[in-house]
Amino acid sequence: MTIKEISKALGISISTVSKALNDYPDVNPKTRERILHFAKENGFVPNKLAASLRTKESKTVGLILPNTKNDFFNSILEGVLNAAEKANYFVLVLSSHESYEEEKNHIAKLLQQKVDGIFISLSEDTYDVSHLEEIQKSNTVLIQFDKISKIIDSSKVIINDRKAAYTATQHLIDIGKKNIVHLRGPLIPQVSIDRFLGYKSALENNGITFDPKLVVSCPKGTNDEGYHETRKLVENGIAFDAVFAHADLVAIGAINLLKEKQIKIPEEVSVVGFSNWLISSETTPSLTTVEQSGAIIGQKIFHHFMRERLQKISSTKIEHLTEEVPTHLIKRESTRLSLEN
Amino acid sequence: MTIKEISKALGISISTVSKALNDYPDVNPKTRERILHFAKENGFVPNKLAASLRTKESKTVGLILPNTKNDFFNSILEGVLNAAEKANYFVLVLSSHESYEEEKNHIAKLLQQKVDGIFISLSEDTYDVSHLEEIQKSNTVLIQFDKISKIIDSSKVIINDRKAAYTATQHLIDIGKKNIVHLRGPLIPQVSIDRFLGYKSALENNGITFDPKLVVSCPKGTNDEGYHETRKLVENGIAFDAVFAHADLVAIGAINLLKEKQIKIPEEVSVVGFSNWLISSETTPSLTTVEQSGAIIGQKIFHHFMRERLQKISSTKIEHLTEEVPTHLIKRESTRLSLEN
DNA sequence: TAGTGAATCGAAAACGTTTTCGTTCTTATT
DNA sequence: AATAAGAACGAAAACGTTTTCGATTCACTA
Repeated sequence: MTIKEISKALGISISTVSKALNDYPDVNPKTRERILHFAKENGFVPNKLAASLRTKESKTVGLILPNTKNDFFNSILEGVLNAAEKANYFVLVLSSHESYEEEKNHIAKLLQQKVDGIFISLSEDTYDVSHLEEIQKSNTVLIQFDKISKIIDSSKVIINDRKAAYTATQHLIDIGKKNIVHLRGPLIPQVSIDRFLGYKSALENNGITFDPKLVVSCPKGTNDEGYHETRKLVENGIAFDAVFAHADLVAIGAINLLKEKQIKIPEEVSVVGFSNWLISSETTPSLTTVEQSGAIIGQKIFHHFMRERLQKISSTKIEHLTEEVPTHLIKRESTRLSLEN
Repeated sequence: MTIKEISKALGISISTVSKALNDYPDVNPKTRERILHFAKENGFVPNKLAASLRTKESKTVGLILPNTKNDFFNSILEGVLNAAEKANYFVLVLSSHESYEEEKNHIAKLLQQKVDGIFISLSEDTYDVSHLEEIQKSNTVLIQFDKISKIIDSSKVIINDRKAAYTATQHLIDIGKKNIVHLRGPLIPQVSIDRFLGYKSALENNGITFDPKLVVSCPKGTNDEGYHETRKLVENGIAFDAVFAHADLVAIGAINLLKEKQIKIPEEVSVVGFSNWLISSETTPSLTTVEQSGAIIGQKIFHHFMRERLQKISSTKIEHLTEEVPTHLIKRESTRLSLEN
């Protein structure tokens, strides 16, 4: 059942049928009714692929996540999905599995699929960004989020990792901690650098000298990593009274080790994580952490896509904006010293 | 840059260009090379929408999840994504937000988009399944998973909720528990009924009389619900020595209440959850729970889609199979009585 | 009565492919 | 030299829409 068949069955031209179905003004209410009725009666379902081909608008966007086993990215997904649904857009979801090759591949495929926009957070081992340029050359709107490339001029929605890390570290200092370990992320990505820098400058601004021995890398961001790296510190006799981890899971690993070693949390060692995963409110002790609202980020991503898209079709100048979504520290038991109630 | 332009630029017919690009045998290696080279040189990107229109294959599937803040569904998503990627398929992800209306709407949209398959787990308030019949009428393959409709004859991938619940309850009985509370899910969906039935028949097979007062409903499956319902039981003086919850979050809510009331877990009351969310290994005490491997389920879903699809294009009889993915009980501290080491 | 304008309609081109089937060209065989 | 067979190519239809622009109708005004 196509528009053509409706046309034939009703003895009305194809054009008029199409117009009736699409609320064009120049069709007589009576014939419109006839067409709509017939269409419904016969279960006509319009072929949006054909429409997309003609209009050059697929009403589809692609979302590339570095990985999917991650509460943060999942809540971003949720935010994007909700916004897209309201705007009547489809979203193709892809995971790069933190691989540059897959990421490149996904983008190529999405461009062939003629999506109207691509939203991406870069994979951990992305060293080159020519594939992002490819997106822009092809007249597709590109929105970067979370792990972004500063080199590429596109709209971006990010959090201020440096500020968030600063606040987290400051909180530890405020409750009297001085030897603060930082379990940092991988060396390359900006988010992980920024979190480190925030940590460092909080120390400096409080007159605490930065000690490189207190920062160790947990590139995979797992439970186990946090556990083992903390163990090394303890067993090597490195003295510390707080841990600031770049991820909740890592923080939880640290907590597990501390509990095993009978080190009191938060009295002897306080711990703060990053991301506010669901899990972090349920550990014992519950974990102080940085909330980065993924759902809001997702929503903003889609919002900026729509903004650029409208600018594009009205062919006004398109603005690339960078939006910083605020984070805030959620204080829980892992930093709640009894003296401060 | 289209196939047509390549054709013109090289003085070769459109057909031959298309054939060269698609590895047809009847094109001279030399001209093929010329075409491929020119295409690459000029950054030609094929329009898959046009191809889909022509071939009636979109190489896209739709995945409808009841909600997205759920580790189980997220791991199913992951499984589907991985399988689809390998097979060179796109996946459109949608959330019904547990709403029948949205679910119906999504399906209608997906059919317009001419997806090759739709994978769905029914929403909580889906009371009618004519929209699923619509899918099958339109020659699109339908795979149901998790919350399924038995009425609809399609391939299904599920877990045996009844058996899983039976095993979980049996475990509680095995460690000496007799008054086992069941925090059950909503009344309608089959999964929640099955879990209840598994619980009930485990009791009966062990000569424990079923007590309706011990089963209370936690339809939302949240933390808070588990907490409050357990509190009501305790404060109403209902005696029980174990809790079997239909979801990890609910179990954790119960644990929180028990800890607050200074009731010893697992000695006085043992607890088991359902789903093995990430969180359940990190609570104190860690939670015994039923593992249902979402990633495998997702993979199976896609596998059955491909199977049916191949049967469809080779026009052999298409078989609707139901695959049961095995679950297993993960025993953790919340049921680990010291006497059994 | 002629002319004007609005309302309604339709022809046809276009979007970018795939694929059938017939044509041409080579080469080998007799 | 005639023919057959196979290799390489191309014309054209088709997939299902949207949209422009001209044609037709009709009521109404001057």
